Amino acid sequence: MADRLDRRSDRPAYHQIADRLRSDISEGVLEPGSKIPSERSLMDRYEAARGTVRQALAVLRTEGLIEVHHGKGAFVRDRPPIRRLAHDRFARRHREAGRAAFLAEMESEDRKPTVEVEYVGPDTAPSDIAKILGVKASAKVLVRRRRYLADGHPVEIATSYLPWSVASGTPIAEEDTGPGGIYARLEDLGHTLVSFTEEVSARMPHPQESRALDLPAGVPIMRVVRRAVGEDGAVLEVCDTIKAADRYILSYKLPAD
Amino acid sequence: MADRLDRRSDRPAYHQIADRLRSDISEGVLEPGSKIPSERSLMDRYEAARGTVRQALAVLRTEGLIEVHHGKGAFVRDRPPIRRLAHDRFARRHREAGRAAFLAEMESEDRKPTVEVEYVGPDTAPSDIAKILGVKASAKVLVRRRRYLADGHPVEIATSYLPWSVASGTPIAEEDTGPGGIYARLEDLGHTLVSFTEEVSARMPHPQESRALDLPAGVPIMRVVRRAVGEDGAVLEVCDTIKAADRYILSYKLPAD
DNA sequence: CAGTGGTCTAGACCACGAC
DNA sequence: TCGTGGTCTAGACCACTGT
Repeated sequence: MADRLDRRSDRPAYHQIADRLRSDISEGVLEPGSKIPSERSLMDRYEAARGTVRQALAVLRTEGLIEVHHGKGAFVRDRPPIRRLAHDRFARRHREAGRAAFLAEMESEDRKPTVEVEYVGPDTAPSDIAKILGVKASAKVLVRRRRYLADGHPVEIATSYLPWSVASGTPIAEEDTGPGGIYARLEDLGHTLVSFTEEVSARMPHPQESRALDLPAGVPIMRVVRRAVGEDGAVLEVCDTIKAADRYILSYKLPAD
Repeated sequence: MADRLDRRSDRPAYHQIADRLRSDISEGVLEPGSKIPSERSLMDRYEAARGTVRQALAVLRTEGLIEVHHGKGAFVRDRPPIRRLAHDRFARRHREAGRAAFLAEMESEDRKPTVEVEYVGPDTAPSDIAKILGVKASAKVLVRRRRYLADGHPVEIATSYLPWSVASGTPIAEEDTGPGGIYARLEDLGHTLVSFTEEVSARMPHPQESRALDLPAGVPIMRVVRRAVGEDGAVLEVCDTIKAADRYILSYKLPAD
């Protein structure tokens, strides 16, 4: 092997190695799922120390291009098929058909949905959420924490917050809220849902989120904070969701006037 | 300094160091903008080799918690004030007031907007975009590439694609499209805009995007692909935008029925 | 077992920024 | 100049995966 680097270049050796591997990936020389040469063989090929080779691989990891498995090797990441959320996923007709948004989505994608309910009960809301709900930061609210999985793999964690006065003693405070989910129950209780607002942001996951979603390095998360608004403008629920960004495309429709 | 690590722990030394710094940051012991101890002093404090300390700092960098400047040191990242995009930012009334969406946003945020037009002219569209536009992948389309800056700092790069038949010979093919932007011009030309659809995803930036947006390590991008839909359902424009994720919260309103 | 990546060390020289 | 981070080397031992 004599794939020499330009050692006089301003571009560091590790970047040059990363560049070559990256272009091999983007040009399909290294196909998705295929194994990247081992660190030792890259050391030989580029006449570099192991630290330098590992630095190059670290670049590709944080870019989300490769996935490394201890004892096996490094592999070109195989982007999974992406799912789309229709902008009408909270339309009343879906609730009337008895399908909560997530289950309806998964069904249309032919995937096996799992919902793990982690906690349902009283708690306080983070201050920013409390503000949106229109309650004091110290106020008791109903909290519903859950984790959603597709085909057994976690894709989203979600926490809902509802005013205690709204949810207490209702099916919403039960583990299983029944067909159509909590939005269907809110309407059963006489709260007409007028609209939803979603705020979308993205960032790198916190370590805890990374664990809960089983995220490989280099995959950011999308945070969606949704508020469900009733007839008088009151916020009936705030739902704070963290989604694995490599699993989701969010779709929205905006009016022109 | 005798802040010893637990060397017998399963948790690697570099993770333990990262953990301590991270909790110092989240608990406010290290405030936003403040300097983190130098690598050499961390070596002394934790009795570790420099490589180990640098590994710890690399973790915090990819998490987006710190920003490192050569010759100066590492600093706790100071999250800039975030901007909100109202869900009605493409409403006709804004165009009629002569304000393109970005300029209106910046004005309401009291920031100085800059638009760099990088290319306006004929080109072909990427195959996925061509499909949305309803043209052949080899078809000539009008491409408008530009970069948006807030207070002199880049926040977004955007590329618009319009069918050549729609844009050719119109003000849309000029560098400066005039008040209200290309959507105002489309309506001038008799194309009524009925709605917009946006698809939002997030990922780590490509190296080229990282340069164009001057992104520090550990900041993902949000990709928004917008289509402008006319009266007959035809897609009049597709706009592919890459936003620095630490600068944006996107706000959307969804109907309940 | 051999081969893989994970972690750590001790040292070297370079490039940048502030004084 | 001096202190900072950036890069690189050569080697060591450990932990995981497969045969």
